Amino acid sequence: MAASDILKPESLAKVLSEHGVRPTSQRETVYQSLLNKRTHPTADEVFARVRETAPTISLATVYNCLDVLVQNKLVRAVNFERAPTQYCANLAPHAHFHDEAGRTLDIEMPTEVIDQLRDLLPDDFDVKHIEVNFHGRAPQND
Amino acid sequence: MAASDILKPESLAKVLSEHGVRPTSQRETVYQSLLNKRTHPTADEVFARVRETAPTISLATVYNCLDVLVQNKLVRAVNFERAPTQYCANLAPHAHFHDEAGRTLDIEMPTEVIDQLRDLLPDDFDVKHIEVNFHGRAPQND
DNA sequence: GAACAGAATTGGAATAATTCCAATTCGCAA
DNA sequence: TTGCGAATTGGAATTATTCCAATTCTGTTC
Repeated sequence: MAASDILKPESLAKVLSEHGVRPTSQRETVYQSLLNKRTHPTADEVFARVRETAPTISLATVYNCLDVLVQNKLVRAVNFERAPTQYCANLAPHAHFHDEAGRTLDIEMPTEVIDQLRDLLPDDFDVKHIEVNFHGRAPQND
Repeated sequence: MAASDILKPESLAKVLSEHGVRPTSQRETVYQSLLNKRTHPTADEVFARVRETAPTISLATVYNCLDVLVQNKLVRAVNFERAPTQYCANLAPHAHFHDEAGRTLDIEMPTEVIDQLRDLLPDDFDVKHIEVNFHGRAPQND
């Protein structure tokens, strides 16, 4: 599946099951909301989005769903200093650029760069995840 | 000054002034506590440490001092997912490895690796800071 | 060295993000 | 279809951090 695909309901459920996530309507809605609009929303923002289609969903459930999606590697959690966690449905290896205006941008990261970072560590380190965050000022028209 | 130096009181005050930080006893104590013991304490842990020598210091002041030190680049703030901010007096460019047991280790990062990361971005991006975090399992005897 | 002004500190209250909990509801397998 | 474990819900609780108003300190000027 290409990262930018918007899934039909039935394939959405299928993707969830295939990743070991029991497909519930809440999980589908939360996941779909991340796929539809590729910004980097916080849990609160996801909550606001999904309320439109699922008005009875609770914030606790949004947190639960996001956790499950992250744990099953369908979604990435991104953390910047003193900011609430943001969520990202882009699964291709990438870094994040964090704008002073608050924007978050995906930055492609080729495999060889990732490998080089991995090589900074001794072999007996077992690396689960590498996180690269840039902070600064991005040009306006981007 | 080498990163591992433990400063005499008078040079400590001098380092602070030179960095534009008005040297107060609280700031000195907080900074010294980070220099003395090179773990990656949270604000609470720093609070606990400095209370031993400065029993009347308040948690708010510890936060203030840490902020001032970070803003004046004498200390780095490190953030991991869903964990309180940790503080680090190692100013050499380095990444962090975050153990599943909760340990945080400094990982040296050569300039050329940093440059390569910088090159992932278009030239018109103004990069203030690059953060590299590893997550995983580190060998026990380290 | 006293007086002043601005900066820093303090303790407690307030906020923001996230987690916890107990009760209900749901989804799947027998 | 019934039952069981998993998921959801709403609200309360927790945690980390910030805010605020009152006090104290620091450095400067006379």
